[in-house]
Amino acid sequence: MLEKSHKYVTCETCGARKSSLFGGLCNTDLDDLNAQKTCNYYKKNQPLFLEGSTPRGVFCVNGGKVKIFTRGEEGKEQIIHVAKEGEIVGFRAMFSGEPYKVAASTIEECNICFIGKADFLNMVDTNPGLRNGIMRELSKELADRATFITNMAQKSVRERLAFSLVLLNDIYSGEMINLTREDLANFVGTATETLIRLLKDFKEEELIQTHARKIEILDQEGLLDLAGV
Amino acid sequence: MLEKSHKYVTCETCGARKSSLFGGLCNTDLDDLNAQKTCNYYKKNQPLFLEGSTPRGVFCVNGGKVKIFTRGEEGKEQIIHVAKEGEIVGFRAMFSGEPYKVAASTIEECNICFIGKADFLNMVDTNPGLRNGIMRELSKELADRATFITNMAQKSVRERLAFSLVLLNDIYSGEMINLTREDLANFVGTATETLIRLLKDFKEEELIQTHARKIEILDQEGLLDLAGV
DNA sequence: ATAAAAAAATGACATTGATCAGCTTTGAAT
DNA sequence: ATTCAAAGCTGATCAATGTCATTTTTTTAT
Repeated sequence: MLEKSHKYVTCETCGARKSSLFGGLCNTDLDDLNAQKTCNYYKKNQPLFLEGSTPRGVFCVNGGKVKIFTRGEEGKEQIIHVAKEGEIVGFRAMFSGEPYKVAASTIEECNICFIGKADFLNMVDTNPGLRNGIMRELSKELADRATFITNMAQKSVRERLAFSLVLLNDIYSGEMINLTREDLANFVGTATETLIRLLKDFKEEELIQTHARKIEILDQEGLLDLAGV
Repeated sequence: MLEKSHKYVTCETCGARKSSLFGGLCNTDLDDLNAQKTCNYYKKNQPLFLEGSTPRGVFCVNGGKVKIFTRGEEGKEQIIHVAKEGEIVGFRAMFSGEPYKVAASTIEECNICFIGKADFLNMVDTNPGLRNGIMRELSKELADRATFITNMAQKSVRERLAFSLVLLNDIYSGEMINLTREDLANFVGTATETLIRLLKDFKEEELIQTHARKIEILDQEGLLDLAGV
């Protein structure tokens, strides 16, 4: 569990960093990073940045979960990704030279570090390893989104929910999935009511179990099977 | 119109290149590029690469259109993008170190140049301008795909078709849209029958006009309006 | 601990869009 | 020019899913 207050994190000992894009930094770069960053505590449902705003830097999630989403016509959110500790959020817009096309908001209490745009870009520019990591990451995500689009276009809500639950189970690694029904619906791309009905079905089929809001996966194989993956 | 035979193109004078990622190369780089590339003529419906195969280089579209797609469970294609002259296809997988997650195929006669992976990566490595262009491109596409996902999840087929027609009209700049109904359905993400019915509606509403397969946009404003953009 | 607000759940109903089957037109190959 | 296959089109049907209205449960704030 996350400490309830602002917590200063040192990059050198930061567990989240090791598995992140910053995992391979040398000691001098690490010192720079540590000097440049600021640490912040976020409450639940606080925005990191809004759609249309100007990117000013990147956010390193040290603890907690962050949703990345766009808004459709009537303001309905479509959640594109749920970022967990070790992920860097907002770096895509560093390179496009355009305002954010997506928004990011915490969905639980979070500790998140911030690195200003100039510092970040300078680091990328002078560090081929980091740069390659970023290019690899961008490419992979592009491929993932192609699959995401295909799933949206061709799979039923039922199949998408099954698949989403497996994805989220991985993101929540060990912990139970803890999203509002609305957020989950906005991730799957369906109406909240439909989502709730399907969760009920899944419960009856003993694929999942719910503990109030929290969702426990009972049969990952069964879900994957159902998702048709 | 495209010449019906293999045509050797010189990078220096290639019109498609100027507007491409290779648009800003200096003369020596241009000479290298020219020496490294091969030119090829493709007939309609020839694959450039298949899902799951190993990336060996990048393809510069000099003339003609190329579809980029994935396949869903039952083999149904989902077209992610239609590339036109000046676009470089397949460079995303150069950085991911993974097999292609998408496939590419010509949808009309094409002239396409090929640059091997090592040459391409070397050029990217030694040319910051090119590299930045690529990172910008990757980031932009990532943002575009977030919007694509949101459209898929939240818009009706009718709205998506209207939007797709406007997009394609831009890609076919001036010419009429020339896709099979099946390809168009696979771009919009719907069944071919549904697509045909909607095209009929649009004709009756005088938004478009068809000339056998070809689609002419009569009222772009009306389509955008309908798409709710 | 309690009250108020937010989220979750359920029911009834309307609509979209997929599927299947069959027919027509177009275009490519001989 | 003729034939055959592929593409385009139409009709009928029905399941999946969205919408709206209402009730119950959970969460949050005091």
